[in-house]
Amino acid sequence: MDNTRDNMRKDAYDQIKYRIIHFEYIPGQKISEKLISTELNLGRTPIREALIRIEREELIEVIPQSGTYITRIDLQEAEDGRFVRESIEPRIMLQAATMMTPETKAKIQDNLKEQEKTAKLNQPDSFFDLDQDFHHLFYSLDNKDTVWSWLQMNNTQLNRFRRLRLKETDLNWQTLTKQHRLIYDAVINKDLDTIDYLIKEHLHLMLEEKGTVLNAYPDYFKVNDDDQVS
Amino acid sequence: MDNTRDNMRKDAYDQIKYRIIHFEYIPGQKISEKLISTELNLGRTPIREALIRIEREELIEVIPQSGTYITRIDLQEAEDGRFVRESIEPRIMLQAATMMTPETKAKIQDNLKEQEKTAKLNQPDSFFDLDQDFHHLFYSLDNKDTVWSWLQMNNTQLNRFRRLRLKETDLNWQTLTKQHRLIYDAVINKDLDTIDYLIKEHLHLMLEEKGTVLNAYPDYFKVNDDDQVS
DNA sequence: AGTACAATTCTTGTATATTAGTTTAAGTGA
DNA sequence: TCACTTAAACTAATATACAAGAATTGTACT
Repeated sequence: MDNTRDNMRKDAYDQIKYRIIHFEYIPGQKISEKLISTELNLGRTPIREALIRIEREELIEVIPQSGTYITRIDLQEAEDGRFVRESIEPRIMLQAATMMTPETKAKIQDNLKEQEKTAKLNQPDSFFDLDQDFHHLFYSLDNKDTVWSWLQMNNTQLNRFRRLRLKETDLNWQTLTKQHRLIYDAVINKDLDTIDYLIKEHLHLMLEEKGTVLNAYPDYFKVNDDDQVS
Repeated sequence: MDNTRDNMRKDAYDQIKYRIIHFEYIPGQKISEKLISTELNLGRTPIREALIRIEREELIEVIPQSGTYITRIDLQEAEDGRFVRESIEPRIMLQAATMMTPETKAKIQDNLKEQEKTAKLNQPDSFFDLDQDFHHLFYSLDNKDTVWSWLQMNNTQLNRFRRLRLKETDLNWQTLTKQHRLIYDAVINKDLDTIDYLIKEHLHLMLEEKGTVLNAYPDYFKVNDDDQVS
């Protein structure tokens, strides 16, 4: 599935991306190939080639002869990402309703239980992963894993925002798990109108609470011309 | 817009991609970094880094220590690409209908005339580009250029198929231009139901005539388990 | 004290050499 | 003739060296 191949390059790619996504490298921060190369104890070439991939996901920006920088989160792109996902996922869910199998049912139910457990334990990153898994399962059911991976590629900005929000506002988790369960029930009952409504509502929620997150991490975000004209 | 940067790497990227898209390098063919490096009179490093980008678009596949190969067209991925585009573009067009400006009108009308001209002159690549431009204009109108570029990234398989088809079946061009004009008229008239219908029909046509194209270029395509169980 | 300039340092871009794995084919034995 | 082994040739993977530009810092001059 992943086109990053053999060992060292993939290692570098995974590690660097992990650090960006989990905000160990923070938006705006300057990193350098040599820095990482010593930090990861690798030559500069695999680092460089990993960075090319990551650049394409718009998680870093490399300015020649100057430096490599972690990009700030672009809320405009996050909106576009949501738009795309809102266009696709309702169709995915409607189709999934007609294809549900016992195995998938079991997986989803396990996932839902895990979500509730994790929500109580206050582990934002685990919760994020479970949330992702939940949605992904329906794509798999439709044999649309390719589409899912495309979405992930394009939704880096949106996903960074979501991770940040989970860190900040933990009360939100209850709402999300509850919605997930309602969606699952609607799919089981093949209640098409309800599925469509719930999914749209649910996905729309992804970009809620912008204000809270923006206040908590103001310099993690790119300044767009429209927002914040004080 | 493009994240390919400075001169040499971008040169390499553009040239290699051009040759793949226009089938100068044909699907299945083995290429090698050294070969291209001498062919383009460049060092191996920029080539290599360009190839990493192209690999991500699934136009080539690199097998470590063995070789780099032009991928065959994956019709399953093409279908998924169409699915995504069918999900998005109707919404784009509906929104565009409410935002039409005189300048965009002029551009589209120019484009339509060019299409008709090019269709007569039998220039498949030019026609493909005009077709692309036509659709892109509506995305721009909605400030959704980002979405358009995502789609292009994911639709390489579909686009290669479309280019091939234009080479093969030239009678199709009349149908396409006619549909484009109908779509434009519907947008101008803000006839939402018609827009929705026409766009879905039009996009669905993208993968028509699989048989003809497959017969003409059988070994350009990946063998998927479902097709051709003779 | 402030500004302009120059040199040093740091960064990525590119080329080349080395390494390691894969493939191919030749060669050897039965 | 065939199966197996082995070596040679080719490929991408990685490391390293060098070049060119950007940024910073220090210094001299106003």
